[in-house]
Parts: sequence; structure tokens; C-alpha cells
Amino acid sequence: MTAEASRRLGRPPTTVNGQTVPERLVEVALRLFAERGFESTSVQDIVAAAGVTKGAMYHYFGSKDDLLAEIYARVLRLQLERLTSFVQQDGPVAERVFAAAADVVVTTIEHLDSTTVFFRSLHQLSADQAREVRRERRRYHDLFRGMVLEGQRSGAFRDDIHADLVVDFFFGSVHHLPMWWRVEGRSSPVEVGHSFATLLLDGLTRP
Amino acid sequence: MTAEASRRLGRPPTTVNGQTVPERLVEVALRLFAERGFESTSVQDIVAAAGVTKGAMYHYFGSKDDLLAEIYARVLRLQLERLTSFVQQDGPVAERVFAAAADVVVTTIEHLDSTTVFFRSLHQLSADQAREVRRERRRYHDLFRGMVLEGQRSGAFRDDIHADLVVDFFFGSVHHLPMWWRVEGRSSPVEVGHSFATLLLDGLTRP
Amino acid sequence: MTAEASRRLGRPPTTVNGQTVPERLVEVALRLFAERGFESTSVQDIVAAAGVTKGAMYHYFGSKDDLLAEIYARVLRLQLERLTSFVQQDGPVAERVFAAAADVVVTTIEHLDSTTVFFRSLHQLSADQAREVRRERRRYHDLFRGMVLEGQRSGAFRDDIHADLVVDFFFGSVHHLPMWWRVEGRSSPVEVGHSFATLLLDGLTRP
Amino acid sequence: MTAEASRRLGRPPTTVNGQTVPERLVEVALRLFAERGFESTSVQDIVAAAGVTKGAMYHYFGSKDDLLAEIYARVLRLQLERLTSFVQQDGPVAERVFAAAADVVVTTIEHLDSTTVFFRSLHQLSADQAREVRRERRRYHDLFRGMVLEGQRSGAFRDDIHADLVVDFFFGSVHHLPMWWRVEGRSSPVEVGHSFATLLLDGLTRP
DNA sequence: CATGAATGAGGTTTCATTCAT
DNA sequence: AATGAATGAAACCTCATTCAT
Repeated sequence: MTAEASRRLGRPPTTVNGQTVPERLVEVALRLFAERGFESTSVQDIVAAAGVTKGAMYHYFGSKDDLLAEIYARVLRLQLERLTSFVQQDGPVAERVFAAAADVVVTTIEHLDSTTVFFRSLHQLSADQAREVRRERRRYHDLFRGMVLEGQRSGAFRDDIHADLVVDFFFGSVHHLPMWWRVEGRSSPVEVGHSFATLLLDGLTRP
Repeated sequence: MTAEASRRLGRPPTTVNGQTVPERLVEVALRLFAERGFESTSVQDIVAAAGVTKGAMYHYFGSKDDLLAEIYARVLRLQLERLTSFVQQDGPVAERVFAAAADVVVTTIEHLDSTTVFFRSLHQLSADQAREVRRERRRYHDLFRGMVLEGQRSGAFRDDIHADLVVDFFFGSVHHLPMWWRVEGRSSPVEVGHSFATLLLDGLTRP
Repeated sequence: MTAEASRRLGRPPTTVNGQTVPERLVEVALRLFAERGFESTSVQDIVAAAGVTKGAMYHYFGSKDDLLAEIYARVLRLQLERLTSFVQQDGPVAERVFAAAADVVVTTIEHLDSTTVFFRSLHQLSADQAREVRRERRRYHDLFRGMVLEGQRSGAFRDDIHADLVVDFFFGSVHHLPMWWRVEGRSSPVEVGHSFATLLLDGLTRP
Repeated sequence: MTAEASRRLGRPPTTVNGQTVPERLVEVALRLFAERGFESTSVQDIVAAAGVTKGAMYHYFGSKDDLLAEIYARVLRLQLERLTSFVQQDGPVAERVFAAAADVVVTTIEHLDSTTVFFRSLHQLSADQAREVRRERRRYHDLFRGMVLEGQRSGAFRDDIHADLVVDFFFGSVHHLPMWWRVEGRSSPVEVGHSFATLLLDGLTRP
């Protein structure tokens, strides 16, 4: 038992393989939602796969929807963090856009399940939750669009196509990755990232 | 009475506004599946919206899944027909790719509901149905890829990016349209088609 | 076309393999009821197996129950006819009982499906139909019991066991035949009939 | 509180008149299946008669079929236990057979509903369940046949009739009891048992 | 004589959630 | 912190029957 753990009061949380029960539940739910869809996955399926009982799940999460909301929160947080780090870098805008574009492809492939669930299950969220997700998603979109706009103003990028359209064009490609990318397939994540970023940049660069 | 008509027996099918019951059912189901998702739409919802009874639905469709399968069959048929017509045209390959790309965007926007359901509900199909859909989808992919390959061999297109990746890149953008395109939005279907086709072609053209 | 048929007016009944439609329906229904049970056989199953439509069935039979009632009527008629012929014969009572007992075994094996349905589906009949069946069944029982009583009075049979019990004892054995007798099994119908009749008679004869 | 009790967790099972919910369900289902047949008894009928909800039933039994399977398991266990005790006794084989035969009649009358359901609803079981039932039933048959064979070898019983036929002959009579035996009828269970055993033994004894 | 369409009631089962401990 | 029992609403589907032709 670590010093930190012993400082806490009461029964320490149950852990399996270093994961707490709620962590396991989210991870298992993510996998099952990606495999079968949210509605086709029962709470019973989730708790059985996580090796706990329903009572335990309802102890940590108010509802099945809350599990989904937590999945959304995690993926949004992760994506925003990574993009922010690229936006804040120095260097020519074209290089920053290229790096960010290539990175989001790689990161998406590393979290394929999250992306699958993200775009398939938006309609399962409550109105409030969906609004919140769209708000966060908008921040992400705007951050990327900011770089595109910067490139257009500086003359590096063509400006005959609206920046919003450019962002939707590229992120469509990214969000579609779970539909076709396979571990056993031809292209590695890095190769796909490089190709997609190249296609974007060359399409975007003033001819 | 024609010979064909005289061969028909039994109570004649009910029609509403010139639509037969199975036609109405598919149309209504498509709308509801797009709005709420397949699993969140009950058979009761569908038949109520179509103004028929459950028995009538099960007279024509073996299951709720069959309704979904019929929706898939229709959209696959439509897409394949349109693409085929572009592939068979004459003229420079770049122009054909541009025209096909712009057209698929416009067509997709005109059938947004179908696309929404298509990419969100694949996992609801039975194994057999899913295999059949993937087979048809593959034919579509190969048709488009054929044009890309032709351009690469003729020297019109860059060949440092695999043709498959190019197709997945572009159709990701297309399939993502239902996530953001709105009637009341800034860009008309034709404008989006032109912009997307331009981004694709300029990214694809040998620099 | 036979002379008899041509004498009838109107369209002659459809026949398949020399069977009329209602005959086919009863035969098919009997087979399916024996295989799967009455409730697990749908009207659709029956008409499909008979190669006609539901309308045709409801043209000849008022309901699914009527089909069952017809099956009961046929088997009752057959059984009663055969037993009557044995009862009316001459000769020692023991020989008549032996012959009747052996015959009912053989006849039952030749109509195993009927017996299966008979004793499994009595509770599916309407109150009226069930009463009627029991009445006919009672006539059959009484006919056989009459021979037993005759033997008891003449001193040929033991009289320390009530004749009713003797009848129920033996016909239990008979009605149970569908539970175990198989074409591919060890004993032929005639052998079983001989053995069962022997066991009955030797048990019945005054020791 | 005992160690065993302290291991139990969760809400304690509801009991009515000392019966747990699953016990009540099996008892009620047995009665209804015997009265109306398996297919004509709805799950709603069962839970209403047992005073619980459908959810409670599906908490304990995976399906309506499982209820039936449980009924079969109970009656098979009971029959096998009783027969085993007779087989293991000492004394002349004829006396053991007589005692076992008379007892199975009495026991069957005491559990008429079970026997009714047993022989009427075999075809409702799944292939697996039916195979298991036939296996157990076979053990029972073989146990009884063993005594008959012993009698034939020792010269106590006739050996011109195959032991299997003897068993099927007698148990047909037994299984048919629910078709005619009534509480208000002429013969008590013990009388029927005595008569049936007598008929069997006298038929079986070497003349 | 026979058809195929359509009904509507009822069937079994699933499932997210709450409860008492 | 966690259990297993129990709920109740709603899901998909079946089916005997009737209808209009």
C-alpha cells in the first residue's frame, strides 16, 4: 500500500489490475458500445464483462446514459488537449496544420472505439448532454479553423473555399477512419496520417 | 382489364397518396431511424407514423431488421447507378473524377437521412445482411478507385498516395455531411460539392 | 373423369394425387400436430405444407379447432368400427378379447400420429367437442368392458378386479405406444400385439 | 447469525407461506400446465396466479421452457428415488416387482399433474432438454427392466416376452392414469395399485 | 372456389432501474 | 461499497381470423 493510499480514510476502492471499478466500467462500456452499439448493449452485459454487479455500477453512475456521457467527456478532453498543444507551437502555419492533421489521424486510430461511439451515439445523449458535447466540439472545430484562417490571411492557403468547409472536409475523413482502418490492413497509423495531411495541405495550398 | 391485372387476385393493396403500404413504411422508417436511431425507434412508432397496423408491416417485412435492410438496398442501388454513369463518360480523367465527386456530394445532401442511417446502423444488420452491404459498398469503392488509378497511371494524379487511401479520404468527407450540413446553413449543396471536389482534385493533382 | 364425377354440377373439387383439398388439409394437419403439437403448428404451416392458401382452408373449415375436431372424429370412427367387428364375432370370449386386444395394438401402430394427437390435445377442444369425444370414447370403453364382463360372469376371467380397471389398464398400454414404438425398433406391430394380448389374457385368466 | 447466513447478501428473497418465489412459480406452473396445457398457459397467467411479476419470474427462470424443464427434473428425480429404494430391497423378485409396481401407481396418482404434463409436453422441450429427459427416463426403464430380467432368468417369470415389452406394457398403464383416475371415482390409489400390480404379476408369472 | 391484404389481440422476453439489506 | 431480488413498462413478433375482390 502506498503512502498516499494509506493517508485516505475508509475502505480503499477495489482495484483490478490497477484499475478502479468505475474505470473498468467505462473501459468495458466503451468497448461494448463500439462493438454492438449503445442500445444493443445491456447494463447486464457491461457489469458482467467488468466482473461486478449492477448495484456497483449504479453506485458510481446514475444511469446507463451517464456511462456514455463519461465516454464523451474523456474523448473530448483528450482531443482538445492534443490539438491545443499543436496550435500553440511556433513555426509556419502550414507546418502546424500539417502536424496537427497528421496527429489527429494517429490519435484517432489509437482510440478507434471512442470515435466509433462518438459519431454513432450522439442521438442517445439527453438534450443537455448533446448540447454540451456540441459546444466542446465547436471549440475544437474553431481551434482548427483558426489555423486555416491564419493560413488564408497570410496567403499560404487558398481563400476561395470557406475555412469551415475545409475543417468539415478534413474531419469527415478523420471520423470515418473506424469504418475502414484495420490493424491487419495495409497502412500504419503514421502512414495514413502523413497521407491524409498531405492531401489536405496540397489541396489547401494556393496552386 | 389487362392480362396482367386479371392475374392479380385477392384484396387490392391499400394506397395512400399513390404510395403502397410497403413504400410508406420504408419512407417513414427511414425518417424515424435518421431522427432517433434504429434502436430508439419502435415498430409501434413506425406503423403509427405510417398509419397502418403492426400486422400490415409484418405482412410485408419479416422483421424490423428487414426494413433496415431494404433502406440499405435502396441507397446502395441509387449510389451505384449514379457513379456508374459518371465512370462511363468520356473526357479527361480529372474532369470525370471532379464531376463524380461533386455529384456524390449533392446526391448525398439530397438523401441526408439515408446516409445518416447508413453509417450509423451498419452494426444492426445481421451478419448476412452486413456482408452483402459491404460487398456492394466495395463495388462502389472499386469503381471510384478505378478512376483514381487511371489518373495515377496516366500521370494526371500523384502516385505517392495509395488509391485506396484517396478514396477513403474523400468518402469520409462525404459520409460526414449529415453531421454538419443544414438546409438553413451557409453553403448550398452545389457549392459544397464544388468545394469538396476542388479540394480533392487539387490535393490529388501532381504538384 | 368418372361417370360419377360428371354427374355432379359445378366445378369439380381440386384434387392432388387423388385427394381433395380438405382431405389433404386434414392429413397434413394430423402429421404436423403429431410432430410439433397443436399450438405450435400455425395455420400458415398447415396451408403451406398442403400447398394451398389460408382462404382455401377457411373455405372448408371454420377454424383451426375444426381441423382438430375432424381428426378426432376420424380416429374415433375407425376405432369403433374395428372393435365392433370383433365384439360381434362368435367363439369363446377369451379368444375374442385376445383378437380384439391384438388388433387394437396393430391398428394403433398403423395410425400412431392419430393416437399421439388424440391423447395430447384433448384439452384444446372446446367444451362441446370434448364432451362429444368423451361420449364416443365411453362407447368404445363400454364395448370392450362388455367382453370382459362376459368373461368374468362365465368364469373364464378372474372377477376380483373391476372390469373398468382392466380396460383402463390395457388401453393405457395401447395409448402409450406412440411414446416408444419405432419403425426401426425391435418388435413388429403384430409381435407387439401378440405380446400385449398375451400379457392381458394371462393376467386376466383365473389362476 | 451463522457463517452461512452472513455470506448471503442483497435483499432477502420474498416468501409466501414459507415458499420462495421460484418454488411457488414451479408449483403454480405445474397446476396450470396440467389444466390447460403448456402452450395455452401464458406467462402472464402463471405470474398472476403466483402473485408475482413477470420480471420476478425471468429473474429465476430463463424462459417459460425452463419452468417446464424444472418440472421434468423434479418428477424424474422423485420417480427414480422411489424405484431405486424398491430395487435395493431383499426378498423374492416377484415380491419386489409387485411392490414397486403398486408403489409407482400410488405415487403417480399422488402426482397426477406431473404425469399429465410429463407425457403431454415432451415435444415442447428443446432438443437438449428432451435428450436429457429421455436419458433419465431410460435409466428408470432399465432399473425396472433389470428386475423383470432377474425374474425371467430365475425362472419366476415367463421369458417368451421381451423384458422391454413388459416394461412398456406396464408403464403405459401407469402413465395413462391421469386420463381417467378421479378423486371422486370408485377406486382408491392403493386399490388401483394393487389391481394393476396383480394384473402385471399374474400375466408375467410362468403359467 | 380461392386469393392476398389487413387486422388486433395477445404472446414471450428484455431491460433500466429501484429496493431492502 | 456492494449485493441479489423484484419491478413494470415496453419491446418485437405471431397468429387466427376477416375482408374485399
